[in-house]
Amino acid sequence: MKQSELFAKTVRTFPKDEEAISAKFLIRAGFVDKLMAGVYTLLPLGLRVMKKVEQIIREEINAVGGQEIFMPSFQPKENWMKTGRWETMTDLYKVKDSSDREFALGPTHEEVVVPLIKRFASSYKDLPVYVYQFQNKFRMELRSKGGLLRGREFMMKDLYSFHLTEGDLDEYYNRVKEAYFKIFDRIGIRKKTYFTFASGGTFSKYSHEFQTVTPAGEDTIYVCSRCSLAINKEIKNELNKCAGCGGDDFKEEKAIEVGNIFKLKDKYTQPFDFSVMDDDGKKRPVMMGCYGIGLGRTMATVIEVSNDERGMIWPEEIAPFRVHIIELDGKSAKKICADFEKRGEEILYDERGVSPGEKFADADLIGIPWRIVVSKKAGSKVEVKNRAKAQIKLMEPKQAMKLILK
RNA sequence: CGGGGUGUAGUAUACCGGUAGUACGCAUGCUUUGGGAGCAUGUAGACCGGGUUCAAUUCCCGGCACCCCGACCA
Repeated sequence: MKQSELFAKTVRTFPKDEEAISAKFLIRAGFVDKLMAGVYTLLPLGLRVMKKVEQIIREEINAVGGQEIFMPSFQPKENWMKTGRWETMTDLYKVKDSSDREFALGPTHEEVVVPLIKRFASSYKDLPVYVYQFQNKFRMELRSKGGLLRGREFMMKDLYSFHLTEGDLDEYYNRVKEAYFKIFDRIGIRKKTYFTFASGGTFSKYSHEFQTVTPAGEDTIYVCSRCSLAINKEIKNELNKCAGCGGDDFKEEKAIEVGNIFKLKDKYTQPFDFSVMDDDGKKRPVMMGCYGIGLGRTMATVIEVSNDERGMIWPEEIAPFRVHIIELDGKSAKKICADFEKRGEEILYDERGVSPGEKFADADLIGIPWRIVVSKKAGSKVEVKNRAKAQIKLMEPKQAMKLILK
């Protein structure tokens, strides 16, 4: 991709209406555009990152048997009346049509997925079922903040599982937990992400959150020094000991909740009278779990934990491009770009007629992991630099390709 | 939802009760090219409604938007 043709440009100044470093860089670098508080357009660079995050999640959820579907955002009021959440969920967006009929804009999809699965599952033979989707959620946050960290419309992966027994739910729950760690590992935040015991809110007594430690976090967690699990504030007040190992020595940290998993059991299957016939001819209530990851929030979290004063530093798996090729002093880098593309690598090619300083500054801001500079000064060689490291290495183009493509 | 703050060009900002200035951007031309180049010319602005006043971008009231603290939060 030629950088001169890339839609959206970098800007020099930080936006005045953003506080979070992730939002500042995303806007300056032209990854996102703010439409209103908590609502953002994804521009080409931002969308590329989002799609890569999405694909990693898709692969790992598929690996635990998830089947991808796509449910509507626009939902009937009756379903929300059945679960009682039409009245109790304060951040539910309610919309009216011209004849005053009311609808919900989905903040989550239990009210859609439970009747859906019920239609197709009537016997124990039809369970378990695991379905998931990537979907924009709507939540009436009275105070959106932190850019993509807390939006009113945001992309989420939500997985729902349905089981005959609680034991089966427990087992699957653990498989999803492991899948989540693989996801956060590939996205590059595993080391700073803690499995955290939390209260279940309106869902269940307890739930588990995946909390990534960063000063930008809104949540406070307590990391157990003995077992490296964590508990959140409510659990600390309640138990004052580690819910994993019983230890009582904690380190307090600020963290962002990038994912969460719940054992809903029959909380939402029961209102829809969703039960199945077991092999003994008796009806059993269906056990349910739900599992979420906020994609925009995860993307912003990566920046919060990986940046410097010049800009973002993307991990290779989710960088908008892995390679940024910059040509200087009128020496064309077309050949090396073509060589990379032949090998299936997408590159961002900076062939703009602007000063070297501007190119370097933009490259640092955008944060693509590998930078190759083609110039007269380097002669037949090229300069290779990794965004996260300081040193620049001079090498033959072939060596550079070997190093980067691995 | 409670409390506070701010609304001036595409962006960041300045001044002002009497027709708005700077920087960056953008456009054009020339010169430049290893860490956001230089010169010249040009482009573009007071959130909305009401009030006070001879006169309001400026003061007052209301609305709206955005930001911050708290509450809330799958």
